[in-house]
Amino acid sequence: MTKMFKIALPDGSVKEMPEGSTPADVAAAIGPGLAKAALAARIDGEVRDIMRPFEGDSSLALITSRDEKDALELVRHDFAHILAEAVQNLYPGTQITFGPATDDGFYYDFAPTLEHGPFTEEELPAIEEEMRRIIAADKALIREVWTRDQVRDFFEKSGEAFKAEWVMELPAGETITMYRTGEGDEAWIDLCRGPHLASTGKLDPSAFKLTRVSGAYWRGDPKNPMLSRIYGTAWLNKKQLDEYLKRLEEAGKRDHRKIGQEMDLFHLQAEAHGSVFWHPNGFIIWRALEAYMRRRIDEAGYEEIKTPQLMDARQWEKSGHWGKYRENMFVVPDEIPSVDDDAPVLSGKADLMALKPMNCPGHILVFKQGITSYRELPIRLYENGSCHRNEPHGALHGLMRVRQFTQDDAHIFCTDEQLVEEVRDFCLLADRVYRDLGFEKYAIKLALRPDKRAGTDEQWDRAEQELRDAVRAAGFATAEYGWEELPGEGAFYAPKLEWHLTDAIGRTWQVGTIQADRVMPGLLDAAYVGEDGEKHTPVMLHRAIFGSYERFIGILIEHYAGKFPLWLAPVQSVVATIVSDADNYAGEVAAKLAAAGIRVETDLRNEKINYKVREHSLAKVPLLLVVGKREAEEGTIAVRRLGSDDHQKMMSLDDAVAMIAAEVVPPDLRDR
RNA sequence: GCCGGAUUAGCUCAGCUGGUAGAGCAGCGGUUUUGUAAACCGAAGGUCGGGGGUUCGAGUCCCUCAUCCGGCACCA
Repeated sequence: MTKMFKIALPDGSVKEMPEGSTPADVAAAIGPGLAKAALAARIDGEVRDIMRPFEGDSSLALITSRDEKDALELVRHDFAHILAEAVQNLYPGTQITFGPATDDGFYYDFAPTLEHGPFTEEELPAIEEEMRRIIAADKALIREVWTRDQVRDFFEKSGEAFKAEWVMELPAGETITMYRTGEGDEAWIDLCRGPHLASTGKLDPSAFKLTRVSGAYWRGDPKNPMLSRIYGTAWLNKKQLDEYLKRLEEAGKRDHRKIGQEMDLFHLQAEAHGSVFWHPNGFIIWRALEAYMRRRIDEAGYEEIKTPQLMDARQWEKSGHWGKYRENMFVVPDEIPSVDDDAPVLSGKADLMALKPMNCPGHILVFKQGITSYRELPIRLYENGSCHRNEPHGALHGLMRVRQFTQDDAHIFCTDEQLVEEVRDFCLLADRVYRDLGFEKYAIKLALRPDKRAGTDEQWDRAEQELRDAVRAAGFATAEYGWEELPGEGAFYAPKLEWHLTDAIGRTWQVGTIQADRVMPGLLDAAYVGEDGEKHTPVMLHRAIFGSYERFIGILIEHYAGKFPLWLAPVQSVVATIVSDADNYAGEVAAKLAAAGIRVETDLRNEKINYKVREHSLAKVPLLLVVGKREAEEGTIAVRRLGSDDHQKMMSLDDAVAMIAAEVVPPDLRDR
């Protein structure tokens, strides 16, 4: 007699199904519409192939395209397999490796034949064409269970060295699944955990696009061979794909490098690659941020300092940076004759200096001046610290990743007992700053101990728990703040909280951080005298909110697409004349605005007002103040705001000046 | 650093298989006094990223270096 399984459905009903039946059978039993729409099955919480038979009594939820997240993941994974099959069809001898789904699509890493070399973008259309052919063939994706040795033998025989290597690293007893695309001679097989859709025909051939090629190290290790990666984006339908491509296009328009040039904010050039030339307009933003941050820091009980740019290399050796980051530091000889002398740094001669890659050792040296009592703690030392790091050339990216940058850096020296409160206060300060700057949405993450680290497990347990406690105390350890813990991502000396900002189109960037360090103060002999009269090592909190001025301004540019709030806008207003008869009046208006602390320019050129409106709009000037004969006679101005195409408001000069003066006040100085 | 692509006027870009560089915008000079996203005319502007090579001849082909772009790796 056939064994029957009880299959519990989401609506609470239970279906009896004979052994050997599949979720697809259940879908068919419920109705033809569902049978067609069902893509995969969630069995006891785990996503599985719809054609995979039940293994016992189960709970079942069918996944359709309405379950967008699950469906996208499945679809993208299928596309990756089809990409691999297409490439092997077109370029025999190409080896396959890995091909996962990503946030917006998929990729697959290949080892091309030596004769062919890495794939190029010109080859992508042909590969797409072959992928469409495979989709049109509606080939079944069939799950098979193999033994490890069978898999290895299969791949060794077919010349797949990478796959054969990989499968032997899976645990010996583990169930290994292979997926067969199609049957007979047409079959294509890949090692894969699954799950997959029932057949390639379930995919929308118009909902994907191969986007780019790239090199990628086998298993992410630079010591391994470089593979050739092909990226694609994939969606459930063409509409979603088009929307995605549109979003990409919009993102391109607000690229900070493009807007930086259009608005004349800064430039980069080969002679100082990785370092920024700030132009007057860009530096106005910098100065506004700097002034803002100083006010925030002052009221939060910090003291601002300035420490040397160059320090004896031995100081960096002591702090541990020389050993770990020597290659990324800019080193200069202290005396010219010793340039070609490659004596070790600790030879006793002060022969090498290094530009500071970070500010902490300098801050410790300030802390160490004199004797500090526990009564003085916490001590919070802040610096707009200009640092240099010789980053790998391939890492440089506009303002986001540079070789010279200025951190809004501070180090808080405190006792163990003060730590949680200090971190909590920092969370609240960071929250205030991000909101003031227009970021309503951000995420806080806790990066936990890395494999290679200093300090004991007890120290790490404690430090991690303290940071966790502090974020909870501040009320930010919630899903709303994207709270999550990242194993292995901490610094070698401390766990760190990271603040990630989300820009207007959903990309995230890490900016702020706070790290609870019990290692470096000890390395550099920082101490305070405790209540007991004994010397103690303080805890050191490394913290930044902007991260670096460069990166933060880059993010601000993209967040606002160059349309800054008035207090940050480089040119806040332009007085534009319609006729030359209004020139004198325009000068009067500009003088009044300037006297009220408003950044204003005049445009008296002999041009049509249409031309001036267009030009200043493209330059993203927030307020265009138009004056013609009428305004000059009546003592008014026509106020036109960027972004509100037809709304111009006639105002008396005094009212307009008062209104604008109120609006240019930085957010922290309002309502006082 | 690694893989691929790119580098032509201030900016955006054209220049097919080698025959000695072109457009639009900006800038400059003139005309136009104009009411909310481009008035008109004119002249000018480039040792085609640097260096080397092949060739009668190189922006175009080859080598090399540099920078930039997209990824990979890195990010104290």
